[in-house]
Formats: sequence, structure tokens, C-alpha cells
Amino acid sequence: MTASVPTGARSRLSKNDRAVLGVLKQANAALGAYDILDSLRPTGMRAPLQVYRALNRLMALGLVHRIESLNAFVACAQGSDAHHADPQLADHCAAAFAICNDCGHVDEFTDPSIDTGVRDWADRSSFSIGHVTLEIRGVCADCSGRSGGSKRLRQ
Amino acid sequence: MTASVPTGARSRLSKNDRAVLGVLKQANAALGAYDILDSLRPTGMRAPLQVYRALNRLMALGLVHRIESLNAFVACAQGSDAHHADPQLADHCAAAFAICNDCGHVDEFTDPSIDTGVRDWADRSSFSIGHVTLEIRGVCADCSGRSGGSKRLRQ
DNA sequence: TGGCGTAGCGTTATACCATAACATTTCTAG
DNA sequence: CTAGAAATGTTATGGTATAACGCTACGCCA
Repeated sequence: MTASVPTGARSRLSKNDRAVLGVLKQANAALGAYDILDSLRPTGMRAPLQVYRALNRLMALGLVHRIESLNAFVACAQGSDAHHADPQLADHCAAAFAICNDCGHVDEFTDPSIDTGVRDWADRSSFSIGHVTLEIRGVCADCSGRSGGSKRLRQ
Repeated sequence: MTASVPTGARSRLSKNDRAVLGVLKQANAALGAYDILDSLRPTGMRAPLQVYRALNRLMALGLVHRIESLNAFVACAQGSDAHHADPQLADHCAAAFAICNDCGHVDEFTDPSIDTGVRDWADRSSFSIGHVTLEIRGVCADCSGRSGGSKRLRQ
């Protein structure tokens, strides 16, 4: 089945993984698992579980992030560059997200001063950090000027 | 029906609001909407919607926070003191949460340096902040020493 | 005091999000 | 070539949240 990488290890991404990641990259927005499923039905994807399994693997690799406040998923903005070549580094992709309530655009970013603030708080509180979720809902610069976007997310 | 406040305005919290808030305060933990419903069934609460409506009102008042990463709700740690006497202030309760994966305890806190970091990023990016979700998953100080808690949340 | 408007209530039905359990297939290492 | 591990495919089910409807309770004000 056209194995893409004939190395010793199994191709790092499975067929379904590549399909799901492809949809998320093209979407350029946060998609629900069932949106992804619908996108892939024409290509043979049938059940939610196939999508969720792929998403879980992709998240473990840091190639996809879950947006908790939307119950949705986005492709990591850092792409599949060297940062992700080493699966060990996956967790270190501690990104934050700014989500526009008007147009639905999701902007992934990292901010050293926020990171420092969080780590300092954790140190002072003897809290051992596993994963940090930071999601800012609001209106993006593009939409601030206009009357309003088309998507209108739940606030 | 023992209206608590005979002022001109309708009692600020409805019957269901008070019931739901009471359960959350006693629980001292994050509860799902259906957990709350089960707690209140003996007193006549029947349907999820009654709980969700109360939760929405309580969140609008800042008396309850939603924990996105748990799909659950907690009573605001600041209690119902002067801070909440003025509904206008509700939104300003921009709390962060540290959630222990072992014991399930939810610690609500605010941190000026994190707040500053977030506001600075938003200013630089011309992003107009509506609501900030900051949830830190990990292991709390109490559980770090022990072998492990009993609740074991999904990571 | 009586009726109007608003907010809350209660119910049914339904949509959306996520996983359990099992049999089967595919890939890779030895 | 074959055993083991990982991924797949399918059915069923559980958990979370809201739509749409009619009704009720209360405060306001004429």
C-alpha cells in the first residue's frame, strides 16, 4: 500500500493519521471530530472512532492540538518541521490559542512571559505541571474593524 | 415561597440557581452537569436543561466557573462576597485553575504576572479579549509526596 | 387591582462529543 | 515465514448540551 517510508520503524503516521492531519491543515481552522469525519467519508472513513484514534496519535506527537473551549482540533501551527521530528519533544509544544468569536480563526502562539508566569506560580505552589491549556476568546484584529464575521461562535 | 429578598428587583438568584450553587459549594470539587442533576433529583429537579440554565445564569454572575478541560463546573472560590454584589464585575473574575490529575482537586487562583502577560500579548496583537481560559493540569503539592490519589482523572 | 411583559420553569426530543468492546487486517522484526 | 504489535473497521453505547414548545410566577404600572 505504497508505504511512504521504508525505514526500520513503521511509517510514523498511519493512513488515517495522514488523512486527518491533511484535513486539519487545509481547514486552517478548528474542526470538530465529526466535521473531520464528514470530510473524509468520501474517501472511506466511516466511524467516529477512526477519527478519534488518529487525533489521539497526532496529539501525542504534538502535530495536532485540542481546543478545549470548542471541543475541536487544529493542526499545530509549527508544521511538521524539525520540532516534531523527535516525538520526545511533543509535550514541549505548550502553545496558547487566541480564538476569534466572529470569524472563528484560531491563532496559535507562545509567549515567554506568560510561560514564565505560569511556571513561577507552579513553583511557588509546588504544583507539578503536566499540561497547560490557555485559550483566549475574543475578537481578532481583522474583525475589530469590520461589522462582524460570518461564523459567530458561541461566546 | 419564602422569597429571600423582598426588594423591588426579583430575587437575584432563582430557586434552581440556589439549588445548583448549593450543590457546587458543598461538593468542593468540579461536578458535571449530570452529577448536579443527580444530586438534585430528590428535591424535584428532573431535566438537564434546568441545571444548564441555572449554570449559565450563575456563570454570567461569576458565581460559577466552567472547567473546559473537564466539562465540569465549580463554585467560584471567592464566594459570594462583595466582589459579586455587583453583577457588572462578574467578567472581571478572570480566574485560573490548577487541576490535580491524582486527587481531582481544583485550585482557583489569580496571578497578576500571568494576567499582565496575557493582556500585553493581546495589546501587541490587537486582539480584544473576551474571556480567558487558563487550566493547568498536573499533580498538586499534596499528591506529590504520596504514591497517588484515588480519583485518577484522564490526563 | 388588574392586566401586561419578562424571566423562569418543566417537558420532550434531539444533536453533538467521545469511548467500550470485539473481530479482523496490516505491518515489521526476528 | 511467522509471531507479535499496531492499526483498522464495526456496532453499540455513554456523556454532554441545546432546540422548541407551552406554561407559570412575579414585578411593574396604569
